[in-house]
Amino acid sequence: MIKPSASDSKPKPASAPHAALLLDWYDQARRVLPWRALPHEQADPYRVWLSEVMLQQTTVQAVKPYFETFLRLFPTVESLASAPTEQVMSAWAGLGYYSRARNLHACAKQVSTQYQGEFPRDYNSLKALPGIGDYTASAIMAIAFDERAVVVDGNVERVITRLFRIEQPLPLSKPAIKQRAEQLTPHERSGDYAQAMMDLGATLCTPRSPSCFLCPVRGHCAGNKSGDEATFPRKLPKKSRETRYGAAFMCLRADGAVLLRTRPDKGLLGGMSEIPTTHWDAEATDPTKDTAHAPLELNWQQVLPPVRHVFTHFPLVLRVYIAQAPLGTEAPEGMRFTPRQALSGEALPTIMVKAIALGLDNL
DNA sequence: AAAGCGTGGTA
DNA sequence: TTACCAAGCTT
Repeated sequence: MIKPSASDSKPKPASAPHAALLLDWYDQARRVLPWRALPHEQADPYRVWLSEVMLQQTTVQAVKPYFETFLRLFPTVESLASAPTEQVMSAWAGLGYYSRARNLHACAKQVSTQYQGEFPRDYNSLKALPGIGDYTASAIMAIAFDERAVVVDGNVERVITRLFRIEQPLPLSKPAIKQRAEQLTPHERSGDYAQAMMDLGATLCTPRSPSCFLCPVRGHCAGNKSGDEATFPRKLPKKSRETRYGAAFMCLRADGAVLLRTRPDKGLLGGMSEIPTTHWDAEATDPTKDTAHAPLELNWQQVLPPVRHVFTHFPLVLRVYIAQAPLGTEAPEGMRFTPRQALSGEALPTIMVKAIALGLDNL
């Protein structure tokens, strides 16, 4: 991070004591991450943006290999902008929340054309870009540009609700958390502070059994004082969702090609590839009527047991059917036969990888 | 503004 | 096995 020298910086309000403690801790405990600049290195806005989008609701462990792949395939925002959509979706396949990939691509195009390939150093301009919300805009301001920004993510919410024992449940407590975060955020070392809060949440102030004995701000923590820190943040109970059911059809042509199609851009698994499926309904549909919805009239055989998969908002039980099609079979309107060798280049979400693997195993 | 939107790991 | 959790955004 580049720090302004003492001579040219105006007097700033004194930081909360907590910030200095946190920054000292960060200097010796910071994690080394592929997208993170080393001390005294300047952060790269492209890497910061790419990693922040990938990390939305996603674990560091899951992101690491995808981040490396993207950086190799698309070393610059310009190269990402000029890549075909299918390549971007395919590279993102398996990471989840696929609207992020569409927005990522759209954002790269916009940065290339509207900002000559340089991310704007301005919160409002950043937040106006697709896929960049309050958190991500603030994180880019702080981490990439070392500008003061109040960065509140899930880690910060956990740390702050524990520090102040905020009894109000999330998401109702978001405004109160933001207000506390605003008060705590220092005017210096913005990027380090933001990452320090996230490292604290990720390594010590963890959801279950936090390691308070190692915490640099233990002495300022109301939660630790009363010993119930692990019960924060309070959360509104989640509503459980009904299981949905559907059928999917895995058609293997004699030359080894698999019948695929692309889902609509919007909605669940938007823009991703799939083997043809029925709608996924909450009512337990009649399995004997499944093959009436098959894309081709073939000798369909059900593979047991069905594929089970859990989405964010509902569990799915997918009955998979397999059939072989003779050489020369043409794909129905809107579908295509993809050679088995080319499957890895398809944008297949995990549920479809499961279904196709099951089908191939049983053919 | 409440709901939609993936996946893999862990207790 | 079930339930919860992980650096949120969009409509």
